[in-house]
Amino acid sequence: MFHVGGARSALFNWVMAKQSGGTLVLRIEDTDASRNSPEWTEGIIRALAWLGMDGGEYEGPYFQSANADKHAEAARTLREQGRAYYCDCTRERIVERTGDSHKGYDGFCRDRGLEAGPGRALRFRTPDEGETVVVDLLRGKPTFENAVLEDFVIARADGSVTFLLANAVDDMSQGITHVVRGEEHLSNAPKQQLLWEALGGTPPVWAHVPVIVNEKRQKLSKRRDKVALEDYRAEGYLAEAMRNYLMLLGWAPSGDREIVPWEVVVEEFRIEDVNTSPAFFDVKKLRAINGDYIRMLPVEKFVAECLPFLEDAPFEVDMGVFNQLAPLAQTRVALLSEIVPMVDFAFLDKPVSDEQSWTKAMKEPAAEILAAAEEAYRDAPWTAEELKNRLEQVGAAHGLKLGKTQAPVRVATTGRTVGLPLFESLEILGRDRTLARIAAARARLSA
RNA sequence: GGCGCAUUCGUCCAGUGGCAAGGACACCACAUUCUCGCUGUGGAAACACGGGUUCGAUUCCCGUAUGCGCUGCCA
Repeated sequence: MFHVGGARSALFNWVMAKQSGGTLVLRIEDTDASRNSPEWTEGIIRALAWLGMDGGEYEGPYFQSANADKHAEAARTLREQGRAYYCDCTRERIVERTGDSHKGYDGFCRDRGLEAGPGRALRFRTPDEGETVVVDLLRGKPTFENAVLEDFVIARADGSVTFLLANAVDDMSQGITHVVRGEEHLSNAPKQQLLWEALGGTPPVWAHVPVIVNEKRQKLSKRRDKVALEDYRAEGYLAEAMRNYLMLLGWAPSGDREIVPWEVVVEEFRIEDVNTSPAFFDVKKLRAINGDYIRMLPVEKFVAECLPFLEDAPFEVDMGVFNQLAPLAQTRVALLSEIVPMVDFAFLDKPVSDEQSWTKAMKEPAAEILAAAEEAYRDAPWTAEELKNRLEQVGAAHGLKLGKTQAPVRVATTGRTVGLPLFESLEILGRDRTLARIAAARARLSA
């Protein structure tokens, strides 16, 4: 599962690295063993590749867990320097003392001089005075009073190190100069900076990009919102469209344009121009952009993109036929997955039966129209133009315009009231199947 | 509660100390059309509020309100 928010951050990082000639580092922050798995990592790598970031675009992946020794050593050093201390307070005890489950740690064990032991976590002792200034490319200099920064845990009772310390250690050893991440991390920045300084380093430059929110303006979350990049991919969003849309959340290229080639993004993007307020992930707009990208595709490419969806379809596809249908379908799908119901009539033995369409189209003169159409088509030259002409004449005999006349024929042959241009479809369907379907519809009508 | 961040059409983004506040999505019309779609044209739609600063504020400053994020031995 790769979160769209993570994807956007990754894109921002990627573009910045490209522009500056720097190196993008992919680090899997797996310090909490229980929450990670190889599949998880694979999913991320696959999703990045889909967006255009293959292994050559970044260094890594590095697994934070592989650095556990170094992390433990840093924890030990901080302890020895008196910058960290052991604490045996349970969550419950802390809440009991502070009377508030959201007040943070109260410093109870600061001077108890506890040694390492079971149930004892290591806490970093934040300074009592002064302030920590975070230099952020988007937000100026958010400043935090050190006194309000709680003594946070840097190593768990089992000795494993938390991500705050692990990040500082890894950032330093990997020479990280820029950290671009979600705003939810802004309050972690001063803590990490304190760690950097305690460890003798100079903190990186930060850029905390606003969170992406749902329609209720809450941060997109895995449990309540659709956030998995692979889900969008599976629905038929194109990587280019997703990439373009993600960049548009908080930023825009110059001029009155939104849909731009990736090269333009790479050229024009400036992290400091990114908006500082949360952006709504608007699937409607994503979809519209996807439709634009689909229409921009050369038809062969469009066909190729459709392939995976056709393979999953409940029918066998004749590519010769599909190639004829593709140009008709291309302007009509906004998601690649929509291709299936659009062309199924050509591959199914019988058209799908959609009751709504049937009742809507098979009203009064339908039976006569179908009878006349069957008659007119029996010996018609099998071209779209001629099929159209003949049906027009059928309609004229009933005082109907083509718009009305075509409805029953469309539903009889394709099963639906809307779809690809009818006469081209019939031409591709062929005389035999067309006539058989009309006959079947007539039979059903008279039954 | 504390700390931090934010506030231009419903949404995403432009923008300026004096603008008819611009584009896109969505929406509504109209045109085109064999359905749908595409396309084209047009429409409705915003500077959160209150004080300042200023000749003049959407734009600068301060408050208020509202929203969001964090406040874990998660990351």
